[in-house]
Amino acid sequence: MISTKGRYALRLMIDIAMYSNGNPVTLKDVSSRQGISIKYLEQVVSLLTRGHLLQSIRGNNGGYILTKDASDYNTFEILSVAEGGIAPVACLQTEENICPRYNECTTIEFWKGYYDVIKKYTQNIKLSDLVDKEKNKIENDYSI
Amino acid sequence: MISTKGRYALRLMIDIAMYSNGNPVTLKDVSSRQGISIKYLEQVVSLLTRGHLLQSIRGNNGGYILTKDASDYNTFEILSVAEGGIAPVACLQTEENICPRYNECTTIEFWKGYYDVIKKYTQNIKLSDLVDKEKNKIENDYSI
DNA sequence: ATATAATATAGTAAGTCAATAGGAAAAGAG
DNA sequence: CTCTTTTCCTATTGACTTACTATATTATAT
Repeated sequence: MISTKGRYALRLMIDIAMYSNGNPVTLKDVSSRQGISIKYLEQVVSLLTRGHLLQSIRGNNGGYILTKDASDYNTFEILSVAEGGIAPVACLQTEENICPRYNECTTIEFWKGYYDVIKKYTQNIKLSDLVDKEKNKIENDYSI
Repeated sequence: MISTKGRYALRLMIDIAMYSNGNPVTLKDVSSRQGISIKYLEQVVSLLTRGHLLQSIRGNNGGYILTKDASDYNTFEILSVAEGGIAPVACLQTEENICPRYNECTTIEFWKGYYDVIKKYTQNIKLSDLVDKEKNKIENDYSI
């Protein structure tokens, strides 16, 4: 189950990608558009800046900007940074498997496959794909 | 992230499928083979009996038996029953989507696709597949 | 009767989740 | 230099979950 950290991180990244145009986007603006408190957004965004997915600009006229093109972010990295990993079981979260039952474990292959399909799906979807979807949605809403 | 409920449920089902031969398997035996306390197994197994994935037989010579052939269980139903659902976001857990933001939500399609790949993967893997893997493992261990 | 084994319910310590709160530090505007 | 804006950092909170353990009850074969 993905927590609000991951879900809000995705919406935050989409929002910044949409409204930035190279200029920093403030949490105040994101907050009013997304209906998420600034205080909680601060915590989510700090995960993303520490993970180098966003760059922060302090002080007046500050805010956050993307560190690369929206098409160069995939949803796997965003969710992994925000959630601290999205592996289905703890033993797959770290690089080497430290489970004491590893050698006798019969389900590890199953869990690896489980993680693989999630990884493949999320790595294939780019931030730009979600932004495009959002833009289409807004266009369609206006056309009614 | 899948909790011990789901992970233990899988191992419990594999264990019963392997050591049953039509006879009830006791939690005492599962406990000693799997290294999980009887008391905790009781709670896991009660989810599975209530979900009709296992049938219980009380009293002396009692225990638990499968309600159908091992090849008729898929890992999606086992995990769903044990975890109370494995959807990545709460709004996809119930049949109809009750989220107040549903109409404006731009990420719902992403999450549906996410759930779909998990569903497809787990529905495709049968309990019998995991049992076969376990049997092969034991054979190979003896051959050394 | 007795031993065995499932069932039900309760308790518990530790941890996580989803926030809120308060204030410090940076930087531009006037 | 001061004010405002905005990020940054840490602490706190209440509700809930997790992973167990404990106690007592019910059912059944021998």
